[in-house]
Amino acid sequence: MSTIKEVAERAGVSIGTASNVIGGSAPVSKARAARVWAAIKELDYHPNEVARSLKAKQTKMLGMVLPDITNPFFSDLIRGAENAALERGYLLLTANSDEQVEREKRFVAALRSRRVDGILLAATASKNETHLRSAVAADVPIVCLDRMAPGLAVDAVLADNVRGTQECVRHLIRLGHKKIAIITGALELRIAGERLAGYRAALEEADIRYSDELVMKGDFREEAGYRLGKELLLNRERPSAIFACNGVMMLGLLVAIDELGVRCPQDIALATFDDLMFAHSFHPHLTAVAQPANAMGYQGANLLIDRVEGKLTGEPLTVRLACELKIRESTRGYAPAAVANGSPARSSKASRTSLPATT
Amino acid sequence: MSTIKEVAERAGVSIGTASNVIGGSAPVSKARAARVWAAIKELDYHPNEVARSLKAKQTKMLGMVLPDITNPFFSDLIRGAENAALERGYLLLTANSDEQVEREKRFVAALRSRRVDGILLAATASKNETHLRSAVAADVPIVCLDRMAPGLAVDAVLADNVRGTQECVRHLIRLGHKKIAIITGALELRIAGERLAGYRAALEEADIRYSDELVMKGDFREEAGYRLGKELLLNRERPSAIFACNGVMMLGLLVAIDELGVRCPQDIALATFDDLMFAHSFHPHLTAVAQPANAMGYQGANLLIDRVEGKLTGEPLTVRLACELKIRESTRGYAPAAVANGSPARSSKASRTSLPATT
DNA sequence: TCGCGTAAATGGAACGCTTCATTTATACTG
DNA sequence: CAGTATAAATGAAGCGTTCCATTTACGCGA
Repeated sequence: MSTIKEVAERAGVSIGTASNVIGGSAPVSKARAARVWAAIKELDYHPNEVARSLKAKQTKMLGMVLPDITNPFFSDLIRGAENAALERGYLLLTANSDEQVEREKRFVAALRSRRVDGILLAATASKNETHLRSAVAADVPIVCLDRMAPGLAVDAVLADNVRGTQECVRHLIRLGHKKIAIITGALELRIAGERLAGYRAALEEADIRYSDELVMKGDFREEAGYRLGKELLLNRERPSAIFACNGVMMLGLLVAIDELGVRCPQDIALATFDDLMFAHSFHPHLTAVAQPANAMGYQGANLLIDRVEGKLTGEPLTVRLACELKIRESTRGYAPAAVANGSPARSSKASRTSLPATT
Repeated sequence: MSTIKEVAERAGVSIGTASNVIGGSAPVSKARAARVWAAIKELDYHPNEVARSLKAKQTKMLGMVLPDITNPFFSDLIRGAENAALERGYLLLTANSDEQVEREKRFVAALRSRRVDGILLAATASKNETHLRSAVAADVPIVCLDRMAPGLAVDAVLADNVRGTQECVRHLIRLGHKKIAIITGALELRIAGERLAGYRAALEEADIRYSDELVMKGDFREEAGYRLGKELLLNRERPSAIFACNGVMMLGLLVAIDELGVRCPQDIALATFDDLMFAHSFHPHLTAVAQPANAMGYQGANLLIDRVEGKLTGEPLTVRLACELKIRESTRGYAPAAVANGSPARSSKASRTSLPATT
């Protein structure tokens, strides 16, 4: 890798001059500038950004740590953030915490050592967020995405979880469901609490009694969806609808449903948070609360960069992005009547047309 | 952010000594070392990796550029690579090329400027890979993942595409299918060619005539699966089975099938490259050629780091990883007889039990 | 032809760290 | 106690940039 010194020598100018033509930081005569550019081409010179960063005290890199890139929601988040970063000349250093605080801690430290200009964070649940406090104390700009780190005074771009869930459950209620189960996320996570709150709110406004038995405490992981789903389905008091608090748990739930031979939507209605891409190409098409993942990443990164560049100052901001309810097959064709009087008949063939066409 | 100088001052030692206790590069008396550690804790000191990198001429960062992180195959790749990187003390700088050479070029340049120690690359199709050649010429270690960049003398970790496809098509043939269509990837990509070759090989060994009409040239994107799938299904000479050359196109194909009311596996058999996570939790469960994505990333990163650290020298290596054929519902229940005599009956209800139980 | 003002080019300090040649402190031996 | 071997601590150079205070070159009017 050639250095600016070599470029300067080859062009027959001083290092300072070379730097000036590259950075456009001071006027250079046409002739010399041309010689410098030629040298750059000939040597295939790539400015050493490491040295630049040292001098400039900024790396033009953003750190991003989130639970699991393998979850399509988060990969969309990344894409959004990457686009914003790219537009503004930053690169993304990503890392997966796997919901382990220790890993998160490790990555945050590594990112700080690398002197990233700021950090995008979908925090993991923990009682010990000292690593985050210390980062904030050290003035490392942080923007929380999707999940707020509790008690941290930082910017955040979040989905309107309460509203999103509430609307979806309200939709189920409107269809006649009264026994609606929910598989929650890890309740240490505020986001999980919010979704549960949306569920409660919907029940409340419809005067439906909230029952602990219908609330299965999950953890946002596929296995939980499978296990808790099975539990719900095997219960003699089977609910007529199940709401999963994220897409990955719904995946597990679908496996459970399949194994038990339960049919959707005839035997049970399903709805879920997250509109993963397969929601539209598989059976049953899932009614889903679509989060604007890409937009969240995009806005989050822009917000962060605004902070980094001092274009935004003052109190931390919280942006709430609305979700969109996508009504699909998995909440159709269920006969409310069958629900009302006891255990649902497996073969209930409620005519589709009798239901409001709510697409 | 505090510096080592501040740490040294607070501990009452020289900078060199502080550096020695941090790096363990030279013996330091117990008492002083303790004072240094204390100062580090008190100041919440995070060594400036930028300065370190400048001095050491290595950043402990790996670049990774691939087409689209949103494709679950690639996010698995990343996870694998990240695990290897983490184990060996590296961080991953990821970027999505979106199959655009220009973007790829831009990222590769950015990564080189950042002086990453090496690059993991799933190359995009192009006739102009000068950016890669110049990187190789500059001794930037590169390992290709999934897709080989044509004519580049670099290491690669690839799937055994020919074999994987061949086995799957062979499976279809064994079920009695004779009219098997394939939706290919962008044929400029060697990987797409390999999968097509596997298809041809399977036909050949079964003495089935290769027909251009059954080969739909796609591009690995969902839209292609949808469009070409529809074309195939609307053709009066509808094939009895379709093989999609990647999971994302299969997604599109499923939409097409759904729209046209074609049932799988009764009306048509489906099989696909890539075993995306939804293959097991949705209907129809898809017969798939599972690529060891995670292992690919893991091995690729390790290979790259071996090169970076000089633990591996000499000629470029190519590692081929075997795929695994997962036989599932989407290739069951189809009556070979119905295929043999003309257009398949939509309602053919071949009994499942009459077919070999090939799980 | 000499100064002078402006524009262009240069050189060196500094960024935070590691490394290594020196210097300083400590311990041991005769 | 002097002398020496050994261990520990220090200071300065250098990594590749940028930035800025100087220096150099140039054109023009008197």
